[in-house]
Amino acid sequence: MMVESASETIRSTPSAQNGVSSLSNQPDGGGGGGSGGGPGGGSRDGAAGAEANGEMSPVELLHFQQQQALQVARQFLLQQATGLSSPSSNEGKQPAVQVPVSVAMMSPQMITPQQMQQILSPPQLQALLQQQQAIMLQQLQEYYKKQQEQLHLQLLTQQQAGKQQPKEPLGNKQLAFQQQLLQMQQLQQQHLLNLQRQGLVSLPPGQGTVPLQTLPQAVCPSDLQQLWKEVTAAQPVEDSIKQEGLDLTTNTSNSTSFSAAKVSPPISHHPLPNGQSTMHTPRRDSSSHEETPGSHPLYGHGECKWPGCETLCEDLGQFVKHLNTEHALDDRSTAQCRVQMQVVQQLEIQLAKESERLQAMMAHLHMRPSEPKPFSQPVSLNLVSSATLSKSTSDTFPDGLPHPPTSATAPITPLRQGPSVISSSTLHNVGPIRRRNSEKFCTPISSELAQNHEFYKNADVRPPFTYASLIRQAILETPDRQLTLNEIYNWFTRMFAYFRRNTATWKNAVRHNLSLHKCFVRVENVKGAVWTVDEHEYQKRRPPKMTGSPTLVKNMISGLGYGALNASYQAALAESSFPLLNSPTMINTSSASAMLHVGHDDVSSTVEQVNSNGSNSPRLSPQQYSHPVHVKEEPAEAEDDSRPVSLMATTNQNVTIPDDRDLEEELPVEDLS
DNA sequence: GCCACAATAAACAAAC
DNA sequence: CGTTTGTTTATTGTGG
Repeated sequence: MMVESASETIRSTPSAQNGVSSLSNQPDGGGGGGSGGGPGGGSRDGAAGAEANGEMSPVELLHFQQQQALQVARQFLLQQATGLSSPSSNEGKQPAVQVPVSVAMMSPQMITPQQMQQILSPPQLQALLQQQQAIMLQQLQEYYKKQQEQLHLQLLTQQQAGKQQPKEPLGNKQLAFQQQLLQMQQLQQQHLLNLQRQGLVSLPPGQGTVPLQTLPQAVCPSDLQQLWKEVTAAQPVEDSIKQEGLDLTTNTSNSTSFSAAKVSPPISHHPLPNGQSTMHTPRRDSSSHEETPGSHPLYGHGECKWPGCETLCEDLGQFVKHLNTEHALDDRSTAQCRVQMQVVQQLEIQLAKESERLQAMMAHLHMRPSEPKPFSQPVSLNLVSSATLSKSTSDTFPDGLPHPPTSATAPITPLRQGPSVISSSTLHNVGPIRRRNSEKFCTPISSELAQNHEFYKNADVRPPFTYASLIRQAILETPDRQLTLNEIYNWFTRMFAYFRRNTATWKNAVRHNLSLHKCFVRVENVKGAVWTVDEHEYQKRRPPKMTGSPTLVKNMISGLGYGALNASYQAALAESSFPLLNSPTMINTSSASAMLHVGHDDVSSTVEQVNSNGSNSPRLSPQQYSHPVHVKEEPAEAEDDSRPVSLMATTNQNVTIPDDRDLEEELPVEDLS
């Protein structure tokens, strides 16, 4: 039988922990906070607070923009949901993005990016993002066209109405307008920055940090305030707008490229490919509504979609009335239009940028060096690789180096220049976030890991698993299903880029988990002790999480029952210090049922097999897991391990470099960089 | 608000 | 003596 340490029996649930020693802990908190804990939490708050430091006007403006952006996203989804999306351009760009429809349709109103990350596997996320971008791009173009048309008409009529007004010298106005436009651009960038920070678009550390650092400085609160004043109140601006209106009418798409050209050079898709049908349907907008039967782009789900409005209207007629009264042709509406235009523009620009960046990221992370189509085949990581990898290295942990993690430079992240950079770019997973990455949302760890092995290995993303499940996985991946603590450490650092930092923290956590959970059994060995998994205990431990609780499943599904597209967008917006994103938009709960299988997958697979090391791991029945483990006698320790010579050779199937590499962070990386 | 759970932090001891 | 390993306790955040 298993040799258990004495503590095993002593383990008692401290159900009655009375807070006697609350005072005694104070020094601890103080010390810890002062020294170590700073970077993570602090930076996170800082990121959030940075946007919020403005006064009312900027905040309102941002708020406003956010609404608008949300509007756009919402419309995308609507059209997607109703199948109105014109696929043509989309097809051309993204042949087959393998995102499950159920996922794409979902839009959890509350889901945070982190949750998204937990719910969706990295490939899904990536594919989703890509799909989203494609859709956004297309829709943006349409939407933008429409907006321009509207604006055009509005301005035309307005000009006629305001003819009696004395014409101002054109030069000044033009100049003012240009300035305003620039300001707006900056503002938009700020806004989009939030998206970036959010993690909606996860940035590769290196490239991504640049805009993060430069952009925020571009817009100061005073600018925002002034801009807001101009936009809202602006009598003086009105004329300039009108002037600009002329410009806009003459060359609609020009204005797009106008700012676009400045902001993002390499956009190839701007020319608005082929006129979509919707673009040319003359929308007589607010002045004359011979709308397309039964629908109006500004009207949806019983409410006015005018930016910042959301007035409820029972039917289209009422809405039209509302539109004519509330959003008539005045300077305010015009200004709003302009803002919206800018929003769309910037989104488009940003989209292009991010798309490009994403491509680069994917190419980099997944080592499809010259393969420019990273998405059609998300992350197909063959299990063979992980199998061989784990087998080859787990026993013999290869580091001659004392502690790979301490050096902590994730190989793929060249950033690492300073903590500030990291915190801003890897915001979603940085620092001591008390994140309960339970297995609730996750597919079985083994399969998830097998699939996203590369992802976690390279991306500095916190794996969505509990420490316990990770430890278990590490142990079970080995042929002998036993690991020393150090080997467990190594597994962590090998498998997850995330665990190459903050070593003290997570190692402590690992030890803590090993000790705490009954499912981890310490087995004395000649040379020390190894840890094994008592699968029975582990399974016993699991039910409260997911297995036995249908409510959990239900909740998860309900949480997922909304378009993920919109969801990520909303979530991103929401967490970029924007409130108000909770509008439960369109919901097709039917899609949730499709998602059910995901949760069910997890549920049904509580007995996850160690499929990753299929090489020589006989699939054991749960009972077998709890069998006495024969302690391996051969030296498993670090110092004298004879590393398998064929370490490289075993991974012939896979393109990926053996994990060995991860550990030798200090060593010169030949092919990288 | 309570409870359960997980993460985090830290103190501490024994072993190496 | 310093580090590693292991145990334990406390605190905190999250979600049911």
